[in-house]
Amino acid sequence: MPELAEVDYFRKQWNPGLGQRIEKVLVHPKARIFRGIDTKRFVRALSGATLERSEARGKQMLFVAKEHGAKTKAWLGLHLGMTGKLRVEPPGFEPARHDHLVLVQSKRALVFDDPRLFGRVLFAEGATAPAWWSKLPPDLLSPAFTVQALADFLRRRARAPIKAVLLMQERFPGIGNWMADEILWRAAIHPKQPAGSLDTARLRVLYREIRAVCRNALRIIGRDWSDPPDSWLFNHRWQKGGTCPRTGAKLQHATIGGRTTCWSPGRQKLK
DNA sequence: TCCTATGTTGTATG
DNA sequence: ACATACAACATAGG
Repeated sequence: MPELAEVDYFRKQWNPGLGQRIEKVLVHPKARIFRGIDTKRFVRALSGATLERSEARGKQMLFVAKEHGAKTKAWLGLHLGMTGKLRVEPPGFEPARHDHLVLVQSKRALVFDDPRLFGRVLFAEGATAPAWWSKLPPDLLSPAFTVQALADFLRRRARAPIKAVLLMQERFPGIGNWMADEILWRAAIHPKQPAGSLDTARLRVLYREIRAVCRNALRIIGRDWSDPPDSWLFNHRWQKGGTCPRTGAKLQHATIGGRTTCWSPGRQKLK
């Protein structure tokens, strides 16, 4: 499910637990989401700590916890993969099969569930944020993401289809399959268009639409999981016989960059 | 039974 | 070393 805006929506689901102590940590220690981390140490570090704050960057989330009087903090990174979710349950809650991580507090339980297990937990202890957090690429809505940065990246990926390039998190953190299609549809660029073949004018349009889709998705989906309006491709792309909300043409589908891709044939042409 | 799924990563190839 | 393509991961639902 989760791309930029959905991730921020799920992050906020744990807001009621901020400023509150973690009494107990329940894990399915062998679940794939814990690959590469020491779950015993992880549980020990978070137990008794107070959840201070959270942030989202692209598809990655950070939760910071600190034990009263301690010098170091516990840094909890969460990635939702394809099917991860964050939710809140009552404190006596019994984890079910897919509830792999539960932070139990006195008044609620914060639950991370992920049936397909493509998600991931990251963890570190220390006084400052770990590299896996501080080295993340700049947010697409920040001043550090410039037309020049976009142009440079596309030039290095010149022969790859633009759809595949937009999915690369090292430059487009938070963009996923539906956002990439939405951006290219708005920018009137064919998803198979080689990334290095866009002229300056089309590059500027692409830049503008990347930012617009991020901003609008956060405003609509990120705020309260509202449905985007029917003027977006979003509400048509998965429908059988779906049509373009701008041209009325039947939408086309193909696998591009390894992912199911949807576009409006009259509007998005190879050039 | 077979196909699909809003994601990443390891590996092979050029 | 870098760019590109694709199978693999695990589960549920149509």
